[in-house]
Amino acid sequence: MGGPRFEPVRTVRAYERIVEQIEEAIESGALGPGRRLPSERDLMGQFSVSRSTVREALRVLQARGLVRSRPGDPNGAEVLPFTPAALHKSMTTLARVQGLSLAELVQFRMVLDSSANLLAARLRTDEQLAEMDAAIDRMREAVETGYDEFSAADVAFHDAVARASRNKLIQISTEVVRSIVLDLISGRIAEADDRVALMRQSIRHHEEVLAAVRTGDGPLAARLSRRTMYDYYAGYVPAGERAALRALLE
Amino acid sequence: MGGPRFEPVRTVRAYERIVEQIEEAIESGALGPGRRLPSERDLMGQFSVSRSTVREALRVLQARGLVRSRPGDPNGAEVLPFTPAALHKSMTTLARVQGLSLAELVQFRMVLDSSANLLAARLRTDEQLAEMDAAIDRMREAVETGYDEFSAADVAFHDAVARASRNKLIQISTEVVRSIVLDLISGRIAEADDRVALMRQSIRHHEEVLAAVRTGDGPLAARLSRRTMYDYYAGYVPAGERAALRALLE
DNA sequence: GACTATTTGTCCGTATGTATA
DNA sequence: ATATACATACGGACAAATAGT
Repeated sequence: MGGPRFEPVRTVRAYERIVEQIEEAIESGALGPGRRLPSERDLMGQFSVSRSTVREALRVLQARGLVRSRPGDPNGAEVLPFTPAALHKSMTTLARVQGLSLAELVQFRMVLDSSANLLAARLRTDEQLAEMDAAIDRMREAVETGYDEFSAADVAFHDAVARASRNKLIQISTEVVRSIVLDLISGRIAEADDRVALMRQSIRHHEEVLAAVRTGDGPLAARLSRRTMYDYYAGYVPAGERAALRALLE
Repeated sequence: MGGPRFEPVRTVRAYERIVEQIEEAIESGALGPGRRLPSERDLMGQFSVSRSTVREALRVLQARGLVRSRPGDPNGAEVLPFTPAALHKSMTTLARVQGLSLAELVQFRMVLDSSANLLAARLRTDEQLAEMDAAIDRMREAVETGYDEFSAADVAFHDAVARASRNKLIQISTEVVRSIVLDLISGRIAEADDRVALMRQSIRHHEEVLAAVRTGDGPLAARLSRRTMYDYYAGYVPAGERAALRALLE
C-alpha cells in the first residue's frame, strides 16, 4: 500500500500522433492559412512512418477542415483559413441523430438573435447600422423579385446584427444554426401561398427591430427580434411545439 | 445563349463516397449505436475498393465520432452513440484559431444559461427542481471539501437547468462551452485567495436563481443567472472587456 | 502549348500484435 | 491454450493530375 500509482496507458495510434503535432502547429499559428505542408513522402520521412499512415492523418485533418490536398499538387497540402464547416457538419449530424425538432432549432435562433440584438443596440457602429438599413432596402425590393433574394437580404440583416454584437461565437453559431434551419424549411416558405404577405410583415418587423437598435434600446430590440422570428417561423412548427417558442416571448 | 446550363463537376474521392454512404446509414438510424460495421475486408468487397481507401474512410468517420474500431475486434467497427465530442473538438479549434477571448466565451455562457433559466422557470418538473436543490446542497458541503467538488456540484446545477429547458441544443451547447471555459480558468479559480468567499457568494446567488425558477418567474431567473455568472467570472476577465459582459446585465 | 518531373489517389501484398471463440 | 479473424502498419506499384520548364 502506498506504492507508486500508475496510470493506465492508452495505446495511441501512429496517425493520431501525427494529427496532434500538425494540429498543434496550425492552432498555435506556427502554420498559418495558405502555408503548405511537406509532401506525403517528406512527411513519411519526418515522422518515420509509412505513407498510408501519413495519409490517414491527412484525411483526419481534412475532415476537421484544417487542410486540403489536391492530386498532383507539388506544393503539398494547403493549410486552410478557418471556416465553421466542421462545426456545421457536427451540428448537422447532431440535429439528425438526436432528432432535433424544428422548434428546438428555431428556439435556439431566437435566443441567439435576441442576444445579438441586445448587444448590437449598445455596441453597433454607424457603418453597421447602415448595413442593416441597406439589407432592409434589399428585402423591400426582393418582395417583387422572389423569395431567394428576400432570404439572402434577410440573412444579410441578421449577419450585420451578429457582427455588431462583437462576439465571434454568437456570429458563428448564428451562421451555423440558421443554415440548418433554412435547409429544413426554405423550400416550404418559397412555395407558401401567403409568402408575399409574410415577407411584407417581416419587413415591418425588421424595421421596428432596427429602430430599437438605432435608439440603443437593447431589451426592446431583443424582445422585438424574438417576436419577429416567431411570427416568421411559427407557421412551420407543429402546433403542439409552439408553446415552447412562445415561452420566449411574453 | 439560352442553352442548357451545366454544373461544374467536383471530382469526388472514392473514400468520400464511402463516408457518405455509411454516414447516411448511421444518421438515418438504419445503423444504430452498438451495431457493427462489416470488417474492413468485407467493406473493400462491398465498395470494390482497396483496403487503404476503406481505412481512410473509417478514419474520417472516427474523427467525426460516429464509429470506433479496435485492432483484433472480430465484429468490425462499432457504431457509437452520439456524443458532442466532435462538436467540442471543432469548438475548441474555433476558440484557438479565432483567438476567442474569455470574455466572449463567458458572454456566450451568460446567454445560454439565462435562456435556459427563462425556459426552466416555466417548464421544469418537480423532479428537476429537486435536482437543482440537491446540487446546491452539494455546493454547500463542498465549500469545506474543496474546489473540485464545488465545481462539480455547480456544473450539476447548471446541467439540471439546461435539461429543464427541454431544448437539447441549449443543453449540448451549454456542456461544450462550459468545458472550454473551465479548461481555461478552473486552475486559476482553484488557487485564488478569495475562493472561499467567492464560493459562498455563488451559493447565495444560486439560491436566488433557484427561488425564481421555483416560483416560475422566468425573466427574474434569467436576469439573476446572468448576474451570478458575471460576479463569478468577471474577476478573471481583463478589465477592458468586462463592459461587454455588463451589457448583458442592464 | 506541349513536355517532364513530381505529387496525390488508389491498389496490392505482407508482417505483426490483438481480441474473441 | 489454440486457432482464427481482425486492425494496424509497412513497402512497392501504377495512373491521373498538377506545376513549372
